[in-house]
Amino acid sequence: MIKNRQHANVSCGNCSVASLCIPRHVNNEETEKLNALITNVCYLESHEFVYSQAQEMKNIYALRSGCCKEYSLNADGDETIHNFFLPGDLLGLESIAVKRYSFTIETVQPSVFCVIPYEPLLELLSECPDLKRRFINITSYKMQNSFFIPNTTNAKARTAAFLLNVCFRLRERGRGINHLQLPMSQYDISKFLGLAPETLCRILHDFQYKDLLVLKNKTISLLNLDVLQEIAGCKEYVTQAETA
Amino acid sequence: MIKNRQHANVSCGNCSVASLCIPRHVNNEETEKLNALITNVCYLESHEFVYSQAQEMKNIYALRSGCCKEYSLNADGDETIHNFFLPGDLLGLESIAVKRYSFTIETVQPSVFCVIPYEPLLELLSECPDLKRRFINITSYKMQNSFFIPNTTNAKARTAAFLLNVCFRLRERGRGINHLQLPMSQYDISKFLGLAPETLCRILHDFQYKDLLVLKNKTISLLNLDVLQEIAGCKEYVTQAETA
DNA sequence: CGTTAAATTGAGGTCGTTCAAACTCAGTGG
DNA sequence: CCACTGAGTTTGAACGACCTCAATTTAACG
Repeated sequence: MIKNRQHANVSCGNCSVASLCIPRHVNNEETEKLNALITNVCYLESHEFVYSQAQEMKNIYALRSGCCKEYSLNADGDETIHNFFLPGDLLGLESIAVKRYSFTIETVQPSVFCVIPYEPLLELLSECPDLKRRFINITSYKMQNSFFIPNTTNAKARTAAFLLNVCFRLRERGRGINHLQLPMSQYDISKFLGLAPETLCRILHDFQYKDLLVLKNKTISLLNLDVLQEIAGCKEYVTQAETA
Repeated sequence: MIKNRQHANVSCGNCSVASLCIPRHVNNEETEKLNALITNVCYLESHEFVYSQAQEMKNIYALRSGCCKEYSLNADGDETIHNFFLPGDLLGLESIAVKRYSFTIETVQPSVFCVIPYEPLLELLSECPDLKRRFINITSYKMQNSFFIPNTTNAKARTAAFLLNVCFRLRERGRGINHLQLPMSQYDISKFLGLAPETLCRILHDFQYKDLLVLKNKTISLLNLDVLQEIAGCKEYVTQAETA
């Protein structure tokens, strides 16, 4: 359901995830110009679609709250999940060059999005130096973190890296340090990691047995980040706090 | 070895990979402004370094000829290869936000690079609409294609996807359709794919046995793209020709 | 409370890794 | 010109990891 953004009493100035989203380090004047571009907010329930593969790319979307998955369908018709998005994330950036959405975005929780028309945004960048720098930094940062899953067939390493990644991202969003309320299903996580759901389940229980985490329904509490990092075998996730 | 670009008789206007690099679809006037920013060219032999992890990010680099690998070192001290670059590719984009190079770039063949100072380039974008659009498209395109290796532990699928990817990229650069002079070693490829070198070797020979390709030293001729694509289990690589 | 999807558990088979050894090839020096 | 060298590639055998299939339990939601 799409609402007028002003009627919904939403603006970039009063947004709780502004510091993770485009306005980060952007001055008030430019933030207001950005705000003026964004006329619509989109409210979706779980398992609804923001956009679908091959549709014309007119807008990028900013996730205000909730969680969604980005996927494509392979020849066999099952999902390849490429990404999960959390509040403050921008959706559709990878589709700018191709002009059509490359993937499908489906909510995994009730979610709220701001609709940002791309061409007007692009125009605005020329007259807004902060905005220009920030937008390019976001794209750069996203490339950076596309490498967080280790290029290995080692399932435990991939799983540990995923848990750490979500942990850091939720921490960035002010959630409790090590208690992750994982918004997505184990099945989705397994598809994201390229593992069989049974394998992921066994690995999570193995980690629990080794006191690295505690599982309770969809809540995972990480108990030993150091060992998890060792298992992941890759450097710690880079937070936005370390970016410009 | 760094040379003055004018003395080397190099300019964006006369560059053979201009249509793959920043100047693609950029008008002459803006291309000339870009050209004016780039004062240095860098000539390297095999196994030399363009930049190293953690160094301050001042420049991005455009690869004019040759080939290089992008990697980081894990705790055990062995390489995790994140990318291979071919002529026309831009290096360092993922490091813009963090202001330090996230990875190390090492040549795997004698290579030539243009040195593009980042801050002046960023400034230039505001007054050059074509350049601005193109630069953002490049970053978007790169995100897009960071997904070309299937998220699976299936080694054959990963290998097939890699071969198709390099094949398409070389085709884009005007090399013979299916004859790949692979610029990198099998060892590097195995590290890129997260496989043991022995596994990769066996898979390549298996593909040869199945008449999908012919191996001869470092030359690989792909014989059956359709079956390779089936094995890769993911959609064909998106070429820049399909981008704006 | 009933229905359905998600998570869990076990057994067996396949696939990828590991370790060890042999081979190839390009580069080097005698 | 040829032997030496070392990195890269190839081959084999055994082990371990991950997947598949099937069945069961648990959780989610109307």
